[in-house]
Amino acid sequence: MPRGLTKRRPQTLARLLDAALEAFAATGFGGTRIEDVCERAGYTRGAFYSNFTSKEELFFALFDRHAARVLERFEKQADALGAGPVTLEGIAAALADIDDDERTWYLVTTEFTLSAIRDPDAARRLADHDARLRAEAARLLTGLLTRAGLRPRPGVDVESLVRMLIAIREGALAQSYVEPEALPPGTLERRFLPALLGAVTTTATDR
Amino acid sequence: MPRGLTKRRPQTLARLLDAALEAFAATGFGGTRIEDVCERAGYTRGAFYSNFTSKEELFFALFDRHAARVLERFEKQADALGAGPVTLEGIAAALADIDDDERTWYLVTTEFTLSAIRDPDAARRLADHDARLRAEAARLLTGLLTRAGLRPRPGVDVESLVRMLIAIREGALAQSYVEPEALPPGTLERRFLPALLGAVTTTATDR
DNA sequence: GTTATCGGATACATTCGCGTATCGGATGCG
DNA sequence: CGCATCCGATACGCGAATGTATCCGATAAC
Repeated sequence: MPRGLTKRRPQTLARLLDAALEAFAATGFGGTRIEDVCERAGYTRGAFYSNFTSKEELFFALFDRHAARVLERFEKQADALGAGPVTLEGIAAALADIDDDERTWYLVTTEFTLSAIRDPDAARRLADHDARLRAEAARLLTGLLTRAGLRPRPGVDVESLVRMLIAIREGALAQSYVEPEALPPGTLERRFLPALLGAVTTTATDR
Repeated sequence: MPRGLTKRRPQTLARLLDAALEAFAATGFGGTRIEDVCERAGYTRGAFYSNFTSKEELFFALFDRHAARVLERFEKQADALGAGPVTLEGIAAALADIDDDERTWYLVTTEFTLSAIRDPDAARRLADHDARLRAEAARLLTGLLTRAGLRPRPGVDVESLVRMLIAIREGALAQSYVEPEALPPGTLERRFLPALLGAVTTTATDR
């Protein structure tokens, strides 16, 4: 057993990642220097290079931590919907409920998506995370639908539907963040998701 | 009237923009050096600096040209749909028909969108272009719907619907380009747009 | 208490990319 | 036919950000 290898200051790494999240969101990957990150975290570049080897590695680590957080956050929200009656409008409202710091995350994950389209390594990471997220979302959605007395129409698989909902969310967020006053986040979801969900489901009793 | 100011070699500018499009798509804005663009175009950096003052200006110019092209391309496609009977599946198929070089454009415009979220100047440009595009799309869509014997349900304005369709397209493209084999471009549109469009329209004769 | 090890700070060298300044050549004009 | 003008090429200087190499202090093992 190695001696000093008990993890000693994991908080440094966390603070660097927090700082990186803010910095990347503010000025993008290419626009932020390593020193910017260190300044925000209250460290020097020496601290950075003893935790990471390059900016790319930082980016990957940031995405990994972020992905994990998104998942657990999502599971919590899923539990929060655990009680009470469910309607299509209720589901749409839940999907339209967009947290304020979603913007920060959007900026980083979108940039990561771009890098994933170019780099197979990043693509694998992103695809893995997305798959897990979709699985969780599918589980939650089917549960909500059944509690609403509904089930997917024949020919509609929930996985694809979840993909669709994610696409809508991402695309709508893009527009909302470019024109926040013209299209507050969640507007499109509230307006169209009840109709969409209603169109792809039937009452569970139907055959 | 100025003497030598008749535009002499506009092709240089065009070639630089073409090269910039490829370069930005390949390695992103931050990842491409001005020299990369010049190499692709077959010029030296001197040529660049006699046409642009900075990489940002190049980026803006590229977006402007691209936006103009998108608009005219879109109008052509609109005309191409000018004849024959129209169904919801037909509209969905048209929306699901995604050109191969859409990928290149997606990469550049998405990065421009990110910069627009951060920079009000870029946001204005993007918002202007998007507004014109939406207006054109709304015109086309209402035309198609009426020819299909349909009209928007009361409470559904076409502008918002167009926003929704754009959101779907962008979000779906993101997923498709990250996992091209798992989700070929257009899949989600083909699967869900008929249902969505059907849910937000009624037959024109209804009241 | 001594020692080894690791995390973080400091200082340095280097590379890389940008912008400018100057030069040559071709084209339009008188 | 000579001249002016503009575009693109070449050469240069500069600043910035990176990565490394070294040093210091603190903590844990013995």
